[in-house]
Amino acid sequence: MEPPTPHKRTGRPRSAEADRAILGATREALVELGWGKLTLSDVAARAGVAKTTLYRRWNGKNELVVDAIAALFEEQLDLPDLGSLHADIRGVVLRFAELLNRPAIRTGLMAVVAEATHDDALRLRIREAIVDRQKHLVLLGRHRAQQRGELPPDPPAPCDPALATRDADLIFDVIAGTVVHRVMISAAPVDDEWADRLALLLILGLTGVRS
Amino acid sequence: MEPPTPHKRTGRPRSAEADRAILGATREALVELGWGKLTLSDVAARAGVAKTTLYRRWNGKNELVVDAIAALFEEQLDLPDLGSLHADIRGVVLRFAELLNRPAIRTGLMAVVAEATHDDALRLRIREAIVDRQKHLVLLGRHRAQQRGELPPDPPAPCDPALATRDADLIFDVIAGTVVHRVMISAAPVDDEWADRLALLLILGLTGVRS
Amino acid sequence: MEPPTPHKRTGRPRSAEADRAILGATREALVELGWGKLTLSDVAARAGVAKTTLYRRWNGKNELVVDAIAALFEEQLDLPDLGSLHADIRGVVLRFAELLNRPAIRTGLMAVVAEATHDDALRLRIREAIVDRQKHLVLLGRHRAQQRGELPPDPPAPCDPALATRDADLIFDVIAGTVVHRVMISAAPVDDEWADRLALLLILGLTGVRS
Amino acid sequence: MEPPTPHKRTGRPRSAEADRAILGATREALVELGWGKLTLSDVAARAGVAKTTLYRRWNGKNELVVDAIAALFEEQLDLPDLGSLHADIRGVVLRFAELLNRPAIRTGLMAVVAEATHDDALRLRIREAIVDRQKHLVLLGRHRAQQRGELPPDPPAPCDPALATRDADLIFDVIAGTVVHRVMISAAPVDDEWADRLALLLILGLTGVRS
DNA sequence: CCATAAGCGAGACGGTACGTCACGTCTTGTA
DNA sequence: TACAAGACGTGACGTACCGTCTCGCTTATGG
Repeated sequence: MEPPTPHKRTGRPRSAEADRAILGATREALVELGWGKLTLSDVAARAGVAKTTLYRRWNGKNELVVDAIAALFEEQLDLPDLGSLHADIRGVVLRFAELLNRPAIRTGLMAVVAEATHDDALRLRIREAIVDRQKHLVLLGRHRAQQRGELPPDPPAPCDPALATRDADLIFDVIAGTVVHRVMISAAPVDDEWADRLALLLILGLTGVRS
Repeated sequence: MEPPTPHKRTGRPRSAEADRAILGATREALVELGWGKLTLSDVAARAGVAKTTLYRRWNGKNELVVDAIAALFEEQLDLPDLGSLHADIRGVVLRFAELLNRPAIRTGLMAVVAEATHDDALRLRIREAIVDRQKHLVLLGRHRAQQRGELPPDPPAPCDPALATRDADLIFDVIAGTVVHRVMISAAPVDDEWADRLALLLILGLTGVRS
Repeated sequence: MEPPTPHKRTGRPRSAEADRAILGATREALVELGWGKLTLSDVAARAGVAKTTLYRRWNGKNELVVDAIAALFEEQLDLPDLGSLHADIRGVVLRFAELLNRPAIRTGLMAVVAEATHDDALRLRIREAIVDRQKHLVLLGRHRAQQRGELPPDPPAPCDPALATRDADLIFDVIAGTVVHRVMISAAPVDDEWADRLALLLILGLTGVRS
Repeated sequence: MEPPTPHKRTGRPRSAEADRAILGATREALVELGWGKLTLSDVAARAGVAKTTLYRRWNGKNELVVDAIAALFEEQLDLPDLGSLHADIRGVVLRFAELLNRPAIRTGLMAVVAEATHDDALRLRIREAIVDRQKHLVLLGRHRAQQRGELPPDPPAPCDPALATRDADLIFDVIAGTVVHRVMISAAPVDDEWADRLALLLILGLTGVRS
């Protein structure tokens, strides 16, 4: 994202240690205090770093927190083939819910999303750094299901290529949105039973015919 | 809503006018400034009210904004009978998306949800004041569909009554969560076409049989 | 001072009980909190009275406190004849110091004096209600001393009558001022020994010749 | 005055300029508004300084005003040798009265003294910052008078050293207390004639023998 | 004997200042 | 040049009292 530091070679180099400590301290503080109470002075103190060091690297709370949260999503969500479309959906639902239940992610993610409602650049950054990375899971799952014969193959060629991802987008919104709503708003557990029901609803929705 | 009112009938009563003015000013300020820049002093000034009056009624920004937004949802609850389950779902999806696209609601709602990730009392307040009030729409829609014969009647009696609302909860999470995700995260439009596809997926998911 | 209530005879009469309770509560609060922390709401609460009742009778903190303090000085200081000028001075010094060591008087008196530095009407009121009432003690003491032969008789007549009290004023300033300074500023005890020394200094100052 | 200074030498040092500006603004505001209307916000604005800077250095109105007034006394301590004990006393009395007639000092000093009646720390601060600094004038005057032969030399050695200052304390209480009482309470002028009479009384009191 | 008129308790109201907090910038000295 | 420390100007915070204003009730007289 950043041209790798267009940085003069003169003077004392920036401490790489500091970056790590700051991002870690930010996540820690975010979990304990939440976005609203999070203080850059406090982050600096936790990181054993001066406030100036912090402002030298980031322009403010927003940028710092987005970077701190993005790092949590670095680990790719690669789900194993569980043998059936139902099991694959169930798996991704449970995996995602588990992520959302980690306090750092829960708080940090919602905070930046909230901030993004009036900051388009931030929203773009979130989608690129966090959301879009998960979307391939939907495509992977569909591909596997088509190979297994659980879903019909894609329609031939003529279609709009944008239309090809149209369904994937809807499904992604449904899965991600539903899980987020369940966890964040309804504050209800995402257990095996619930994941089963959601998976069933989705598969029927995609493949069913009117009874 | 507050039936006990353990409030003596003594002293000068609180001005109902003030409540209206404050909530209105809050929404207005929320649109113009966004959550982060919203100031209780500013709200008070807009409402022509003293800051103290504001603190006498709410405990802070969070609660005030929740109530201000809740009032917006309250106005817009009822959906007319559109003649079919598909049309009803489509209608509620479009209606909900339209609400979420109002800047005041978009910003304010996400901000309080974000705060609620580490404040259970606030989450409860949000659910009571906003979310749960929408849930009856799901029940209403199901009832209508059953009357029309589009959905089977509820299973007899013996079932767990909690189980009776279990499905409604799932459907609510799916509709609300998907629309929110579409609008807030994917930042894609909720138009007639998309609403059609979501409604179709839901109806098939609820009534379909494996093809 | 007040034309005895130019008050219509209609309506419910004011509670005399309330007046007493308020003045008492004021003194009590003054001792505990001091002028700066004393609040009219608090006084009202202590007196078991509504704030409005209080404002109906006084125009503000100043007037209330002055009245409350003035009441403390109602009791005339009448010192017995102790047999010698030295003993009389000693007696008045000790008596005055004892008054100043009562917390209510110490705090209240200084508070109104401080307020009076920029309120001439208040200063006048203080002098009339409090200070001038003590001044007769000086005249009394001088008269007794002259009778005993400890002091020469007043010069005949011709002198300016204002000049007659001139010395008394100085002596009063010396006694009162010195004791106040000792107690309030130096925060040192006024004991028999100190009172002796002050009395000696005064008597020498008034009667001595250069050694 | 603050010899230990347990203050690290690190960080940006406090602006000495600010101190001067604040104390000056305090005195200015004190004259214009009086103690009661004096606002720390206002002082900060006059000094061109942030409110926080002010609170970083003082704990409140009281301490600030004490220091502001103390600075006024500091400027004006030294009294020239006027050639005789009588003239020296007269000089110090007139000088002190002149100070007390400046509105800033008159109002501010009495206000903090009043507060000090229920705040021992404040009383101590007043004594250290203001009162004790004047006391050396008494010692200086006595020393000069002894050199001139107007007063007998100090008694040899054996006496209690505390006793050495005992007389000085009494004299100081008499001079300061009497002048304060004359100015503040009696509200009468301190002119040459009055100062003469007070000086005479004191000298006789110290040196006279019974006539 | 009840109507008029004030007093009274409670407490909400518009203000003003408070003292605190975090922000993001700056100025030191040291590495 | 980076860095730790910490003072700085700014501006919102939430609180506390001010003095005023409704309320509904009580207590006196006077028509």
